[in-house]
Amino acid sequence: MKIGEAARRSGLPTKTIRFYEQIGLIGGRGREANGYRVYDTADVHRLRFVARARALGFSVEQCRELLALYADRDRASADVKALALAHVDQIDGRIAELRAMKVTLLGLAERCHGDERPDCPILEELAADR
Amino acid sequence: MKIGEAARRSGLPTKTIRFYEQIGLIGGRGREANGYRVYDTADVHRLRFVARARALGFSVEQCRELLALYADRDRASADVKALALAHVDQIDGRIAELRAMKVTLLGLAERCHGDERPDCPILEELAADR
DNA sequence: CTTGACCTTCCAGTTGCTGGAAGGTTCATC
DNA sequence: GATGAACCTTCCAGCAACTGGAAGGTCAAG
Repeated sequence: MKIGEAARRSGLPTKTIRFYEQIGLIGGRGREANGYRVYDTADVHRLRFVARARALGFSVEQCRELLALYADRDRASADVKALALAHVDQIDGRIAELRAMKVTLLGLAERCHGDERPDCPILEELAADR
Repeated sequence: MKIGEAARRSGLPTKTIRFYEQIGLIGGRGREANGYRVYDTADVHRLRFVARARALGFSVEQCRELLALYADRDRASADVKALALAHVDQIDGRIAELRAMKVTLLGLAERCHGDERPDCPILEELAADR
């Protein structure tokens, strides 16, 4: 099949598929006589695999590792689990950061009356000398 | 003062300060005879202001708006509050996304025994046909 | 006079795509 | 055979928000 169908079946834009090939993640194994890229169902599988992993927040480099593990029929499931749990830790860290921001912002917003007057604790806090 | 001291006082790297000037966010109002950038305490204030806003997750464009509001002595505090609360909404959305990923990942990891055997529900799920 | 700490500019790279321009191919239709 | 639509190709540029490095100018101390 050509890239358009691979895109339809994997749910990824053609641009993204070409990009993944360019960075050596997926594909690039075959061309038709006219230069068109050729994909098979295994390629589509890998594309969907990456699409799902990306949706779960894995970086492209992590996807590369996951694909390698996926391709290695002798991998230890412990390796995959370790990757997944390390990623959960990253996510936890990010959530903690965001929550801290939110708490600070809500604290500031609460002290701001939010009317037509110009005095605003939010700006005052941002501009504070501390 | 020169950029190095502005950096020390604002907590921002010189590279970042030059970058903020380049995008028209802060500075660019004076040079010494030798071409060195000149900063005053008001500039340092603005730099710290932006540094704090960035730490609270505001984009550079939002910082631009906040700076404009900060500079406008007649602004309505409601405008600032609205900006802050809209940003809280963005943060909430991001947190929700991350939490959904985490839940999915933990669910998968839980079902993976994580030993030397190759069978792994995490990879199976990523590769699933659905 | 040289060393070192500053400062300058410009260019490239990061992450993960996305858009557009300019062109080739294939197929159906007129 | 011309035309048009729908594909496909490549390359180049850009988004956010910096960060690093190269190559060079400036200035005070030793």
